[in-house]
Amino acid sequence: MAASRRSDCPISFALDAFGDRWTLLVIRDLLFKHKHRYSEFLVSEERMATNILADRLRKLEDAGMITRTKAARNAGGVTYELTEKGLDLAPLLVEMILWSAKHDAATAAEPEFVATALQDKQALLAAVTRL
Amino acid sequence: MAASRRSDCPISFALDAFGDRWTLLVIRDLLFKHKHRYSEFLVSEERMATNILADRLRKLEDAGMITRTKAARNAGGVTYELTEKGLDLAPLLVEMILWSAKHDAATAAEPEFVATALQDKQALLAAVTRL
DNA sequence: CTGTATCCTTAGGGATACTG
DNA sequence: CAGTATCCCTAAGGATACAG
Repeated sequence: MAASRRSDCPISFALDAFGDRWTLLVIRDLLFKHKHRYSEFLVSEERMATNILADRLRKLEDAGMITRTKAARNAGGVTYELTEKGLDLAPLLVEMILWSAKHDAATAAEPEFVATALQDKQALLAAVTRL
Repeated sequence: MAASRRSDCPISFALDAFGDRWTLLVIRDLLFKHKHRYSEFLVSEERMATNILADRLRKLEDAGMITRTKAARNAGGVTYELTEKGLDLAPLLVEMILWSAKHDAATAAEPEFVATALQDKQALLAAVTRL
Protein backbone atom coordinates (compact mmCIF):
# COMPACT_ATOMS: atom_id res chain seq x y z
CA MET A 1 0.00 0.00 0.00
CA ALA A 2 0.83 3.64 0.05
CA ALA A 3 2.45 3.02 -3.30
CA SER A 4 3.57 6.56 -4.01
CA ARG A 5 0.10 8.05 -4.64
CA ARG A 6 -2.13 7.52 -7.57
CA SER A 7 -3.99 10.81 -7.65
CA ASP A 8 -5.05 13.77 -5.53
CA CYS A 9 -8.50 12.33 -4.98
CA PRO A 10 -9.33 12.01 -1.26
CA ILE A 11 -10.92 8.60 -1.80
CA SER A 12 -7.78 7.45 -3.52
CA PHE A 13 -5.67 8.89 -0.72
CA ALA A 14 -7.67 7.02 1.89
CA LEU A 15 -7.40 3.80 -0.08
CA ASP A 16 -3.66 4.23 -0.33
CA ALA A 17 -3.53 4.59 3.45
CA PHE A 18 -5.75 1.70 4.52
CA GLY A 19 -7.26 0.14 1.40
CA ASP A 20 -6.36 -3.48 1.96
CA ARG A 21 -7.81 -6.45 3.76
CA TRP A 22 -5.79 -6.20 6.98
CA THR A 23 -5.02 -2.65 8.06
CA LEU A 24 -8.48 -1.75 9.29
CA LEU A 25 -8.66 -4.94 11.33
CA VAL A 26 -5.79 -3.61 13.42
CA ILE A 27 -7.62 -0.31 13.82
CA ARG A 28 -10.76 -2.23 14.76
CA ASP A 29 -8.88 -4.14 17.45
CA LEU A 30 -7.48 -0.93 18.89
CA LEU A 31 -10.79 0.88 18.70
CA PHE A 32 -13.40 -1.69 19.67
CA LYS A 33 -11.53 -4.56 21.26
CA HIS A 34 -9.12 -2.52 23.32
CA LYS A 35 -6.12 -4.49 22.21
CA HIS A 36 -2.75 -2.80 22.51
CA ARG A 37 -0.19 -5.55 22.15
CA TYR A 38 1.34 -7.50 19.32
CA SER A 39 0.34 -10.81 20.87
CA GLU A 40 -3.25 -9.65 21.27
CA PHE A 41 -3.61 -8.67 17.62
CA LEU A 42 -2.36 -12.07 16.63
CA VAL A 43 -5.19 -14.02 18.21
CA SER A 44 -8.02 -12.50 16.17
CA GLU A 45 -10.53 -14.72 14.42
CA GLU A 46 -8.98 -13.82 11.07
CA ARG A 47 -5.66 -15.41 12.00
CA MET A 48 -3.30 -12.76 10.76
CA ALA A 49 0.22 -13.98 10.02
CA THR A 50 3.08 -12.58 12.10
CA ASN A 51 4.85 -10.97 9.17
CA ILE A 52 1.66 -9.30 7.95
CA LEU A 53 0.92 -7.89 11.38
CA ALA A 54 4.44 -6.57 11.83
CA ASP A 55 4.26 -4.98 8.39
CA ARG A 56 0.94 -3.27 9.03
CA LEU A 57 1.96 -2.02 12.46
CA ARG A 58 5.04 -0.46 10.96
CA LYS A 59 3.11 1.15 8.12
CA LEU A 60 0.47 2.50 10.48
CA GLU A 61 3.19 3.97 12.64
CA ASP A 62 4.94 5.47 9.62
CA ALA A 63 1.65 6.99 8.55
CA GLY A 64 1.19 8.53 11.99
CA MET A 65 -1.96 6.62 12.77
CA ILE A 66 -0.63 4.71 15.76
CA THR A 67 2.20 5.12 18.24
CA ARG A 68 4.56 2.44 19.41
CA THR A 69 5.75 2.68 23.00
CA LYS A 70 8.30 0.53 24.77
CA ALA A 71 6.90 0.14 28.26
CA ALA A 72 8.96 1.02 31.33
CA ARG A 73 11.56 -1.50 32.56
CA ASN A 74 9.37 -3.19 35.17
CA ALA A 75 6.38 -3.44 32.87
CA GLY A 76 7.43 -5.58 29.94
CA GLY A 77 6.53 -5.28 26.32
CA VAL A 78 5.44 -2.78 23.72
CA THR A 79 2.19 -0.89 23.57
CA TYR A 80 0.33 0.46 20.57
CA GLU A 81 -2.05 3.37 20.78
CA LEU A 82 -4.13 5.25 18.26
CA THR A 83 -3.13 8.80 17.44
CA GLU A 84 -5.75 11.39 16.64
CA LYS A 85 -5.34 10.51 12.98
CA GLY A 86 -6.11 6.90 13.78
CA LEU A 87 -8.95 7.75 16.12
CA ASP A 88 -10.48 9.80 13.35
CA LEU A 89 -11.21 6.56 11.55
CA ALA A 90 -13.87 5.72 14.12
CA PRO A 91 -16.79 7.18 12.13
CA LEU A 92 -15.61 5.28 9.08
CA LEU A 93 -15.52 2.00 10.98
CA VAL A 94 -18.95 2.65 12.38
CA GLU A 95 -20.30 3.20 8.88
CA MET A 96 -18.77 -0.09 7.82
CA ILE A 97 -20.50 -1.84 10.69
CA LEU A 98 -23.83 -0.26 9.87
CA TRP A 99 -23.51 -1.18 6.21
CA SER A 100 -22.70 -4.78 7.10
CA ALA A 101 -25.51 -4.89 9.62
CA LYS A 102 -27.91 -3.96 6.86
CA HIS A 103 -26.54 -6.14 4.09
CA ASP A 104 -25.04 -9.17 5.78
CA ALA A 105 -27.09 -11.85 7.46
CA ALA A 106 -24.32 -12.93 9.80
CA THR A 107 -23.81 -9.41 11.05
CA ALA A 108 -27.51 -8.75 11.37
CA ALA A 109 -27.66 -11.85 13.54
CA GLU A 110 -25.27 -10.18 15.97
CA PRO A 111 -27.39 -7.33 17.33
CA GLU A 112 -25.16 -6.94 20.37
CA PHE A 113 -22.15 -6.06 18.28
CA VAL A 114 -24.11 -3.52 16.28
CA ALA A 115 -25.70 -2.07 19.36
CA THR A 116 -22.27 -1.70 20.88
CA ALA A 117 -21.08 0.08 17.77
CA LEU A 118 -23.99 2.46 17.97
CA GLN A 119 -23.34 3.19 21.62
CA ASP A 120 -19.63 3.50 21.01
CA LYS A 121 -20.26 5.88 18.15
CA GLN A 122 -21.22 8.61 20.55
CA ALA A 123 -18.41 7.86 22.95
CA LEU A 124 -15.82 7.57 20.20
CA LEU A 125 -16.86 10.72 18.44
CA ALA A 126 -16.75 12.47 21.77
CA ALA A 127 -13.26 11.11 22.36
CA VAL A 128 -12.14 12.30 18.96
CA THR A 129 -13.39 15.82 19.43
CA ARG A 130 -11.93 15.85 22.92
CA LEU A 131 -8.39 15.28 21.68
CA MET B 1 -11.42 -10.26 -2.66
CA ALA B 2 -14.46 -11.93 -1.21
CA ALA B 3 -12.25 -14.91 -0.52
CA SER B 4 -14.84 -17.09 1.17
CA ARG B 5 -15.13 -15.09 4.43
CA ARG B 6 -12.66 -14.81 7.19
CA SER B 7 -14.95 -14.23 10.16
CA ASP B 8 -18.40 -13.02 11.15
CA CYS B 9 -17.08 -9.59 12.07
CA PRO B 10 -18.89 -6.80 10.20
CA ILE B 11 -15.64 -4.95 9.55
CA SER B 12 -14.17 -8.08 8.09
CA PHE B 13 -17.29 -8.60 5.98
CA ALA B 14 -17.07 -5.09 4.60
CA LEU B 15 -13.37 -5.55 3.82
CA ASP B 16 -14.12 -8.77 2.00
CA ALA B 17 -16.66 -6.88 -0.11
CA PHE B 18 -14.67 -3.77 -1.02
CA GLY B 19 -11.37 -3.90 0.86
CA ASP B 20 -8.98 -3.34 -1.99
CA ARG B 21 -7.46 -0.42 -3.82
CA TRP B 22 -9.87 -0.31 -6.79
CA THR B 23 -13.43 -1.24 -5.93
CA LEU B 24 -14.36 1.95 -4.11
CA LEU B 25 -12.98 4.04 -6.96
CA VAL B 26 -15.71 2.58 -9.16
CA ILE B 27 -18.29 3.38 -6.51
CA ARG B 28 -16.86 6.89 -6.25
CA ASP B 29 -17.20 7.38 -10.00
CA LEU B 30 -20.81 6.23 -9.91
CA LEU B 31 -21.65 8.27 -6.85
CA PHE B 32 -19.79 11.54 -7.29
CA LYS B 33 -18.73 11.70 -10.90
CA HIS B 34 -21.91 10.39 -12.44
CA LYS B 35 -20.13 7.93 -14.64
CA HIS B 36 -22.15 4.99 -15.88
CA ARG B 37 -20.12 3.47 -18.69
CA TYR B 38 -17.13 1.22 -19.00
CA SER B 39 -15.26 3.73 -21.13
CA GLU B 40 -15.88 6.49 -18.60
CA PHE B 41 -14.48 4.49 -15.70
CA LEU B 42 -11.35 3.85 -17.72
CA VAL B 43 -10.32 7.48 -18.05
CA SER B 44 -9.91 8.19 -14.34
CA GLU B 45 -6.75 9.78 -13.03
CA GLU B 46 -5.74 6.47 -11.48
CA ARG B 47 -5.51 4.76 -14.87
CA MET B 48 -7.24 1.51 -14.07
CA ALA B 49 -6.37 -1.37 -16.40
CA THR B 50 -9.14 -2.83 -18.54
CA ASN B 51 -8.96 -6.27 -16.99
CA ILE B 52 -9.08 -4.86 -13.46
CA LEU B 53 -12.10 -2.73 -14.29
CA ALA B 54 -13.95 -5.62 -15.90
CA ASP B 55 -13.16 -7.81 -12.90
CA ARG B 56 -14.40 -5.26 -10.37
CA LEU B 57 -17.55 -4.50 -12.31
CA ARG B 58 -18.38 -8.16 -12.39
CA LYS B 59 -17.69 -8.65 -8.70
CA LEU B 60 -19.74 -5.61 -7.79
CA GLU B 61 -22.59 -6.94 -9.88
CA ASP B 62 -22.25 -10.40 -8.31
CA ALA B 63 -22.36 -8.79 -4.89
CA GLY B 64 -25.55 -6.93 -5.80
CA MET B 65 -24.02 -3.50 -5.44
CA ILE B 66 -24.46 -2.41 -9.05
CA THR B 67 -26.66 -3.37 -11.97
CA ARG B 68 -25.55 -3.89 -15.53
CA THR B 69 -28.04 -2.90 -18.23
CA LYS B 70 -27.71 -3.39 -21.96
CA ALA B 71 -29.22 -0.25 -23.45
CA ALA B 72 -31.99 -0.41 -26.05
CA ARG B 73 -31.04 -1.20 -29.66
CA ASN B 74 -30.90 2.41 -30.85
CA ALA B 75 -28.94 3.59 -27.84
CA GLY B 76 -25.67 1.71 -27.88
CA GLY B 77 -23.69 0.35 -25.01
CA VAL B 78 -24.03 -0.83 -21.44
CA THR B 79 -25.00 1.17 -18.40
CA TYR B 80 -24.05 0.61 -14.79
CA GLU B 81 -26.14 1.84 -11.90
CA LEU B 82 -25.83 1.60 -8.14
CA THR B 83 -28.31 -0.57 -6.31
CA GLU B 84 -29.51 0.37 -2.85
CA LYS B 85 -26.71 -1.75 -1.43
CA GLY B 86 -24.21 0.27 -3.43
CA LEU B 87 -25.84 3.58 -2.65
CA ASP B 88 -25.61 2.72 1.02
CA LEU B 89 -21.87 3.15 0.74
CA ALA B 90 -22.33 6.90 0.33
CA PRO B 91 -21.88 7.73 4.03
CA LEU B 92 -18.74 5.61 4.10
CA LEU B 93 -17.28 7.44 1.11
CA VAL B 94 -18.11 10.77 2.67
CA GLU B 95 -16.29 9.77 5.85
CA MET B 96 -13.28 8.84 3.76
CA ILE B 97 -13.34 12.25 2.12
CA LEU B 98 -13.61 14.03 5.45
CA TRP B 99 -10.76 11.99 6.90
CA SER B 100 -8.55 12.80 3.92
CA ALA B 101 -9.54 16.43 4.03
CA LYS B 102 -8.30 16.59 7.59
CA HIS B 103 -5.15 14.55 7.22
CA ASP B 104 -3.95 15.08 3.67
CA ALA B 105 -2.52 18.33 2.43
CA ALA B 106 -3.45 17.70 -1.19
CA THR B 107 -7.06 17.06 -0.28
CA ALA B 108 -7.23 20.00 2.08
CA ALA B 109 -6.04 22.12 -0.80
CA GLU B 110 -9.14 21.14 -2.74
CA PRO B 111 -11.89 22.83 -0.74
CA GLU B 112 -14.32 22.63 -3.64
CA PHE B 113 -14.24 18.86 -3.69
CA VAL B 114 -14.76 18.66 0.03
CA ALA B 115 -17.50 21.22 -0.03
CA THR B 116 -19.20 19.24 -2.75
CA ALA B 117 -18.96 16.13 -0.64
CA LEU B 118 -20.53 17.92 2.27
CA GLN B 119 -23.36 19.19 0.13
CA ASP B 120 -23.78 15.84 -1.52
CA LYS B 121 -23.90 14.16 1.85
CA GLN B 122 -27.33 15.51 2.51
CA ALA B 123 -28.58 14.79 -1.00
CA LEU B 124 -27.10 11.32 -1.05
CA LEU B 125 -28.41 10.34 2.33
CA ALA B 126 -31.79 11.62 1.26
CA ALA B 127 -31.57 9.54 -1.89
CA VAL B 128 -30.65 6.46 0.10
CA THR B 129 -33.56 6.79 2.49
CA ARG B 130 -35.87 7.54 -0.41
CA LEU B 131 -35.19 4.22 -2.09
C1' DC C 1 -17.90 0.70 -27.33
C1' DT C 2 -17.37 -3.14 -24.14
C1' DG C 3 -15.07 -5.96 -23.07
C1' DT C 4 -11.47 -10.89 -23.40
C1' DA C 5 -7.16 -12.98 -23.71
C1' DT C 6 -2.54 -13.31 -22.88
C1' DC C 7 1.79 -12.55 -21.01
C1' DC C 8 4.64 -11.50 -17.60
C1' DT C 9 6.07 -9.24 -13.20
C1' DT C 10 5.46 -8.01 -8.68
C1' DA C 11 3.37 -7.75 -4.34
C1' DG C 12 0.78 -10.04 -0.90
C1' DG C 13 0.41 -13.49 1.97
C1' DG C 14 0.54 -18.33 4.60
C1' DA C 15 3.58 -21.46 7.28
C1' DT C 16 7.06 -22.16 10.08
C1' DA C 17 11.39 -21.60 12.30
C1' DC C 18 14.10 -18.75 14.85
C1' DT C 19 16.12 -14.64 17.75
C1' DG C 20 17.03 -10.65 21.34
C1' DC D 1 6.89 -11.10 24.55
C1' DA D 2 7.74 -8.98 20.10
C1' DG D 3 9.06 -9.53 16.52
C1' DT D 4 12.68 -11.33 11.97
C1' DA D 5 13.81 -14.35 8.44
C1' DT D 6 12.88 -17.52 5.05
C1' DC D 7 10.59 -20.15 1.77
C1' DC D 8 7.46 -20.71 -1.38
C1' DC D 9 3.30 -19.80 -3.80
C1' DT D 10 -0.78 -17.56 -5.34
C1' DA D 11 -3.30 -13.67 -6.50
C1' DA D 12 -3.19 -9.07 -8.10
C1' DG D 13 -2.00 -6.11 -11.36
C1' DG D 14 0.16 -3.58 -15.64
C1' DA D 15 0.66 -3.71 -20.79
C1' DT D 16 -0.90 -4.66 -24.85
C1' DA D 17 -3.32 -6.98 -28.45
C1' DC D 18 -7.45 -8.54 -30.04
C1' DA D 19 -12.69 -9.59 -30.62
C1' DG D 20 -17.92 -9.21 -30.88
